Amino acid sequence: MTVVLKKPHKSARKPKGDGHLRRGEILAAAEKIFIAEGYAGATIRKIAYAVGVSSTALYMHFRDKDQILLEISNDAIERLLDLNIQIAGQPIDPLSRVRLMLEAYMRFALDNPNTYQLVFCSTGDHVKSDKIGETMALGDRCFEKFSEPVHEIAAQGRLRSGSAVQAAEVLWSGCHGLVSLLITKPSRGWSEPEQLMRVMLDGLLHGLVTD
Amino acid sequence: MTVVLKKPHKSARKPKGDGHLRRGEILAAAEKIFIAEGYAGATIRKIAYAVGVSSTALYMHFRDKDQILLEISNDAIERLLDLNIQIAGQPIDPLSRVRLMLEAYMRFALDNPNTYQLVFCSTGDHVKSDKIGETMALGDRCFEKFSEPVHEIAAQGRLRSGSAVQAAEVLWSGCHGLVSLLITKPSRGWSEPEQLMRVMLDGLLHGLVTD
DNA sequence: GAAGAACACTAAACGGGAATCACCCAGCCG
DNA sequence: CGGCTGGGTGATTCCCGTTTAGTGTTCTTC
Repeated sequence: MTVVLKKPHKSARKPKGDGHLRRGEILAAAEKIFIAEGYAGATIRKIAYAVGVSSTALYMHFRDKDQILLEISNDAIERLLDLNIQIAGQPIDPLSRVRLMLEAYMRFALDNPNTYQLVFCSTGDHVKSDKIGETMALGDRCFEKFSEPVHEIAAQGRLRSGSAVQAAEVLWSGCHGLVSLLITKPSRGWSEPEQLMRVMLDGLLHGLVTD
Repeated sequence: MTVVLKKPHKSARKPKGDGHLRRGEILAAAEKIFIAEGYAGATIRKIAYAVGVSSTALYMHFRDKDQILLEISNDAIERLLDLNIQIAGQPIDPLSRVRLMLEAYMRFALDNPNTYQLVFCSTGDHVKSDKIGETMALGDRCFEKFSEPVHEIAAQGRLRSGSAVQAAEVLWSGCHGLVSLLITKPSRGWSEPEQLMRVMLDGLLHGLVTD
């Protein structure tokens, strides 16, 4: 879990108009540490040390710690949204689109566990930065994109139980439950993740949607 | 979220053999604060203040903060296990037992959101206390109890896809996903929890189990 | 080329978390 | 009476995120 701290050298002061370049360096360093050590492990001081700058310097570019990590997370969520948009544009039946989106969602979670936890597994009430609003909005847009094919299915009268909104919420939360447990309890003896994903999708989709 | 701090008076020193009574007082105070304010809100200092004792005194009875909160959580999980055992003993078909257990599980989560988060939504790698092992063991026993009727269903050849273990894991994680999102994202505009629970159960059970 | 403002950046400190340490004091037992 | 021991504490340590007050460099303007 703990990664070696690199770059103990002091980073050269930026020329006068180039302070904004620091911002990118901070984000890059923070992302590495955040991915490797998670929210609690990604300390302000540790990030600053990796950049080669005092911890105070970070506050010239970000209001607080959460703004840094949420900015990183937002980038990731945007990639997820792009995936959803791309799938939404495919000329296939809505059920297949739903399945593809949920698969992409779960793979995204397993590929970005710390981002996923920060965004989808925390209450977010400890966050002072208003960046959280942006994150939530992105998450909502993902859910909206995902809801579209579910509504199409509902319009075809193929929903076994519940409304379209309820079905979308259940599909989403079911997949969320699987990946969140796989992420937070990795030591538990799980079956193969790929197979669990398949069983979850087969189960939910067959259970909620008629052929 | 924040609760008024009571009992600012200093608690009388316990007579010589009665130090163990303190332990109960600490647990009671800690439980109140933990239920009201969650893990981060249940500070050692705050608990000690509520008991009317110095924060150091807590370390006479508990190794660390986690031991206190996990002891509280363990009591709750034991109640959940009892529920499962009671349902397991009912003379009804396994499918009904599965449904009853999952319903009880989700209601438990919604009734004990902070305990649920601590036990089922956190990685637990920040926990030094070995109490976490006890908690995990209790959780495992809950899962084992829940797995029994699923195996019965599998033995009847009524599983649509996946093994009995996989089906149990998917059923559990699906329900976990629903309640964990309801708990951690209460501000999102959810459908009625009761209906979502029904749709989740209908969907998963119909999708995984044949009649 | 000197003055001065603007900017990048820092040292030191604050307050609040968990946890530890050295100690204190009351009561009981011999 | 004297000492032991169990209940309890104040001060301290080490982190954390964050703030304050300031330093030193560089660019611009006279």
